Amino acid sequence: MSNSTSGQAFAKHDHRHCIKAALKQASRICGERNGRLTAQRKRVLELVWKNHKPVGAYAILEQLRAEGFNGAPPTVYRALDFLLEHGLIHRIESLNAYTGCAHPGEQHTGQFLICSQCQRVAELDDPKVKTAICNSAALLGFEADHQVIEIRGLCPQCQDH
Amino acid sequence: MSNSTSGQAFAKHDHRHCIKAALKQASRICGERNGRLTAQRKRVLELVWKNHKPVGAYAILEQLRAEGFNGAPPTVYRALDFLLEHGLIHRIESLNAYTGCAHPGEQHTGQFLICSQCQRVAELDDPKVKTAICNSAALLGFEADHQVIEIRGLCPQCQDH
DNA sequence: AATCGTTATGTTATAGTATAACAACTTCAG
DNA sequence: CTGAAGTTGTTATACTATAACATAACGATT
Repeated sequence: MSNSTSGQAFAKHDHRHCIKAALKQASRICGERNGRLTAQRKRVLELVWKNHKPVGAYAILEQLRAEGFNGAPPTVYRALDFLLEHGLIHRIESLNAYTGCAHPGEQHTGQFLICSQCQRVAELDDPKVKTAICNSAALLGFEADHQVIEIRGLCPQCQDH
Repeated sequence: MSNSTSGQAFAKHDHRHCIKAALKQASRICGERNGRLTAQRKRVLELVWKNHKPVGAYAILEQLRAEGFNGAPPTVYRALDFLLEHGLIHRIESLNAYTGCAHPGEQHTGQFLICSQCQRVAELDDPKVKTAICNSAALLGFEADHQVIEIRGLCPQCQDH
């Protein structure tokens, strides 16, 4: 099963639990795969999970520097690449930013609801959406591989401004 | 009705017809809305429609310069912004690139099939996909506004390499 | 035709995002 | 201990996009 963050980003929740669960999952998954979750990678993962707003690579870099780290962009991008490869985070293409994966370890395509106002992102994994797309693609003989689905709109809290 | 390019980017077709149709539609739409399809904007639209592969802003700039134009990035981005605003082109977020709109003037959300091998893009507009997403979003109380749907995979021609 | 507000374009500089290339260090199996 | 693989450091640079301000073209009104 997925952890408690699945699709619940917009609801009230104890976010410390999200972070803790994400780190635990990450540790487990890296263990299974011989991926080395080094201190830096772990720290980057924590920063990505700081809240449900996607965070840019340079924002992460700033945070690290504020903590005394004396590094350059490649360090951050390498950590992000590692986390992406192991399915621990997602890249939000339309924001050039990164967000924690709510279903690490599970096979899934990222489907994101992005609030235009508060910037928070919730992750879906609706098989109906995937099916509809694959069917539609198949009609043109197209073999779908990876889906980028990013829906902009207003989250429940931001609708009554 | 949509023009002949709808979803047919992967099939054999006379592409000169696509370009011609796109320009005609653009001219009509701009006329209706008091949008000024200036020479530069028209030229940029032509370059975007040169084939079914999305093209980056700087690639367009290079082309223009090759034609003797002596301009800078803002000129290209302004033309692209104009074309986007009037629904004549789409931006492909996952490629930082732009592609001709197959249904200009019609209300629709862009859904794109992108071939990982030949880079060509076909545009879909499957109401089932839209509906599935909106339903799924509604379950979380999310009010969907704009959809970014970009599917990577292999087009029919590239499947038998 | 002259004027004026609006829209479009030119120009320079800079912000923001990402990677290439090579050096140095760490880790760990053998 | 050693060597191979993996990780991080470092510098430079490529690619994508916009800010800010100057100039020019257009088009309705006088």
